[in-house]
Amino acid sequence: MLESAAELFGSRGYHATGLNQLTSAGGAPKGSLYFHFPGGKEQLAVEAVQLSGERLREGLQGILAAHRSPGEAVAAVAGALGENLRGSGFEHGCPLATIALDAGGNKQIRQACAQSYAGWLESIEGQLTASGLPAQRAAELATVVLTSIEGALLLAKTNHDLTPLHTVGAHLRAVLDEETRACESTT
Amino acid sequence: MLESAAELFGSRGYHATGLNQLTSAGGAPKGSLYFHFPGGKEQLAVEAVQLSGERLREGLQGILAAHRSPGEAVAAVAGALGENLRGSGFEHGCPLATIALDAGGNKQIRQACAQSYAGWLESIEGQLTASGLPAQRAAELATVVLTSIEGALLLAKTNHDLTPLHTVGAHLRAVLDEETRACESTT
Amino acid sequence: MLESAAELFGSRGYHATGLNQLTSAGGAPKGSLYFHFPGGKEQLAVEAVQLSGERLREGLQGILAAHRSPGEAVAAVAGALGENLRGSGFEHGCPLATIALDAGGNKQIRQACAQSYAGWLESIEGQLTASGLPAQRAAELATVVLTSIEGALLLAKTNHDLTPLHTVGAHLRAVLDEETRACESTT
Amino acid sequence: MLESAAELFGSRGYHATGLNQLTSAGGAPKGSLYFHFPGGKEQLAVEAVQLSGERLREGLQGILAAHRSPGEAVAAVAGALGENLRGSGFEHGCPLATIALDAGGNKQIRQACAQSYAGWLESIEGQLTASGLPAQRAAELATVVLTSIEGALLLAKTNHDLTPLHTVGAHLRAVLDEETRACESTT
DNA sequence: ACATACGGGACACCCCGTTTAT
DNA sequence: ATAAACGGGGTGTCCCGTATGT
Repeated sequence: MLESAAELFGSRGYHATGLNQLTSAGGAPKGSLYFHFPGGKEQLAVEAVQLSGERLREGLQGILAAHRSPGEAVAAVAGALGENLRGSGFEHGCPLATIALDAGGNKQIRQACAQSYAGWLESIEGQLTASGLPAQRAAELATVVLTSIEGALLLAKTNHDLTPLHTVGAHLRAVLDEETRACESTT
Repeated sequence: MLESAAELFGSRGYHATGLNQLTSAGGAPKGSLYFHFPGGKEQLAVEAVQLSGERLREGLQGILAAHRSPGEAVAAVAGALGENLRGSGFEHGCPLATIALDAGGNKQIRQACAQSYAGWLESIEGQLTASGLPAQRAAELATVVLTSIEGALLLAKTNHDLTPLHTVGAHLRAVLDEETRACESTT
Repeated sequence: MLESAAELFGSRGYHATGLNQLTSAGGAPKGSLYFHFPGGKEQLAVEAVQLSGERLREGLQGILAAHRSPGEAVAAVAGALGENLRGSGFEHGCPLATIALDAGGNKQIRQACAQSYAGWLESIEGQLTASGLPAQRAAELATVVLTSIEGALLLAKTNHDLTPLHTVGAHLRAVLDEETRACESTT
Repeated sequence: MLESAAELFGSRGYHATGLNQLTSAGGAPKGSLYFHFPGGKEQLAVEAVQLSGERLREGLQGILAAHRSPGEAVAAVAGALGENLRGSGFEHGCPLATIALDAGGNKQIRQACAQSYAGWLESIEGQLTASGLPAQRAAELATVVLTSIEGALLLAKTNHDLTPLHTVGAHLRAVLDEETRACESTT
């Protein structure tokens, strides 16, 4: 249930997704929705956001752990997101961005999104500090990494073209590699 | 009419904005909406996107032209967008992003967004080539600039905190300044 | 539309009457209900109450004017209400009572009912003062007349039996006749 | 459970009271409601009506027994009902009237109401015959007493004003006192 | 006796687009 | 060009009753 909700909310947005779609896609009967989610659509969205956030964070950790240098890892992340985007017919971009924007007026949902974003930043930041970068610099670069990938997903989805993701992936790899190399040499 | 439509669509999204809000906010009577916009809500959204795109491009050009180095210019852009965001109670982020995501299933609207994004990229690219960067490198960096600022707007709006914009602005300034300096020295 | 709404609300009550019944009974399309009644069900109920109130007041005035003595007139009113009740299969009692009770938590509706009741009292009071009763006594007796008829309608509807109405009618005739006769003799 | 059901049904009505309210107010879990009341909401309403009917009849008997003359007793009843009404914020009028009207279409419920009303009439009638009135006259006056008090409760609740109850109470006292006095003298 | 979960249907409300007469 | 009215369908919400497992 939450799975399909997360997918529908993530690709179409909060307001464009009706409860009918959610229940019929989730196989759940409409009547018992308000038993499991007394808060209604809002609660469903909050939990879907949390689920998506954790899912993606796990995926992120997996890719980051599988590569030696942060640069390579981040480029791999961009690549994977691109594959996911293309594989879904350019529907599955960032699972949070659409909700964060079109339901940002709702505090509960907005904060759930913010929390998930914070988790992702933490993961990236951890990888960068593990590579020897000082804490503050790692935080800055993590922000740069996340924002540019988010923006690249937005552009790629809008253009139906993965180029922005590749460009950003390559750029981030170069920046991170240079930065970590410089850091290692000063150690 | 289009003005208020552009604002409402931009801040709330396509599906979250009803025709009643649009007509009451625009002052125009509902009866005449379908006289001026026979295509209905969709056409209204397309034209609103085009308007927002041109508006922002003009603003962009103005700021870019007002600064010597691309680095300074881009940082100023980030700053201005941040002020606009905070000044509106964190409602006015990128005027296209929300529509592009939540109405991306509609081809007309999606292409209008893509076109506007392309125009912004062109403006940034022009500034970079004017600073002496080779065409391909300018295109890449323009993509990096646009995507990271878009992502920073998304994060800042979601977090109700301008930090991501400032971090990205500072980073972009450093990257662009270095790149243009290196380029000048090789000339 | 309002006509059938007044009838349905009056016989079934506010909460037991759905908008579907109202629209299908009224022949009005569902979509345009909120054009004519932007306030929704509440506004519909308020206006239905007002309509019922005026209707019944007119009927009341007609019967009162058609009889010489207040006693006869009031008994005729009770009789007419009884005929109306039986003729509708014991559905049409007081058109206000059900709404006043089951929607009394809503201030708008409650006040509309109160206003209609006040109008009826005024009519009865007018007839009594015209028969020579002093103002205060007329007001008291009008209250007694209205309350006992309302209670008789309630009992008659509940019992599916007109006896209470007849009993109350006869009693009121006796009381009023005596009172007006006594009053005339002192003049 | 039945207690709170009787209170909720009595003040809001049958259709305006949901099972959720009933179970949460009654402290009983929803699962066990249909164990104790297999007939569902309808059975609950019937039993609540019976409970309310008996409760009020006992109160009635108590007040009637505590006064010498029927006139005083009835006025005291009106006064007590008025206090109860005001003390509850004009919510607790006649505990049966709302149900009798808005659920009058349901035979079971309607008959339960009719039976309770009959019980009240019997009590009043008993007091009047005990005061020496002939049976038929006692029955008529009991009807007048009950109907006018019911109507007064309706008006008082609707107007948020106890005046109708006081007026009716005073009137009934005068009528009954005169009637019983006349009756005694002929004995 | 209780509790969790199901399940279809109705609720009031509002959507977007169209049609009719100005 | 404006405005009032139409009209079907969809929204999220909650209803009442039932069926499972304890």
